[in-house]
Amino acid sequence: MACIPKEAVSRMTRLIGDADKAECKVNKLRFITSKLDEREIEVEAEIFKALADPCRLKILSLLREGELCVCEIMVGVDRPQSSTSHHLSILKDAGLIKERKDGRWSRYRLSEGAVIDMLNLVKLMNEAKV
Amino acid sequence: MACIPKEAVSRMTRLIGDADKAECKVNKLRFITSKLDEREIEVEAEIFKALADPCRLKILSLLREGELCVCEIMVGVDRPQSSTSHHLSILKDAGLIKERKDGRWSRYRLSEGAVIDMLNLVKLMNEAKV
DNA sequence: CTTATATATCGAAATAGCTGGATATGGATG
DNA sequence: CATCCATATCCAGCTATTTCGATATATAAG
Repeated sequence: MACIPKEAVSRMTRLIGDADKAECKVNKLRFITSKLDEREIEVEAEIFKALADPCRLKILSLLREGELCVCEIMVGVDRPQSSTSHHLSILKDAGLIKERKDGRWSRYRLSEGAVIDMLNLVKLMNEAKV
Repeated sequence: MACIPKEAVSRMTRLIGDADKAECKVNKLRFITSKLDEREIEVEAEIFKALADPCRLKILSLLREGELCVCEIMVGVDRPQSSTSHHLSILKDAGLIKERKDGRWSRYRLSEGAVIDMLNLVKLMNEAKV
């Protein structure tokens, strides 16, 4: 979609030597990213952003044990109510947890999808890192 | 580790009715999070943080095709050199990619671990969300 | 209708993260 | 040693996020 900037090609030419190959290479690199759905990447980044906070990871660990209401979660993570509620809404917006209204309580649980797989995977990655 | 705050117990008591059960519940919630290794959670959050940026997700997509040097990557994601380099160092610190010095070039590739699994998983979650 | 309680939202301060130009580093070459 | 070039680091401006007290909403109960 976007035009190939001349500067990138000339830079690549200096790098490779052959001008035709350079343009081909630049085209190939641009092609890979141009195929990516901008919106999709945005949403994926949002999911990772929701996971990228220690307090929210603790909340997810708590919810692995079962459905909990906000007042239970705030005790578990030892944060004030407003803060807890805020984190929960981020997790919910990202689709990681589900809410169920029950009288004056809001009960939260993990979404059915791959949330747990995700948490297990990152634990593996962490171990592999050390 | 941390003492159980009386306020949490009395709050829970009002919620449940039975003071003993309430204290038991609070203890259980605190126990779950107290078992969690603070350092480990920190590192896991760091891994997710590294994944939580559209530009970095694009870089990882590029690297799925094979090893690339910085100047190729900056063409692929269409960002200035300093910005590209910065993102690469975040990905490297999180253990998601590996660097190989080759003369005056730095060549980057995906780490052997579960990086690709992670990217596939989040794609699944994204689809499930819609 | 009033009160009490659980949760959400607001607001403002503090912090963290992204961006891109400028500069530094370090290998390659003459 | 001087120069060139790829990359890393620095810096300053900007935006996004976190935090938590205060307030609003909503439901249950009297």
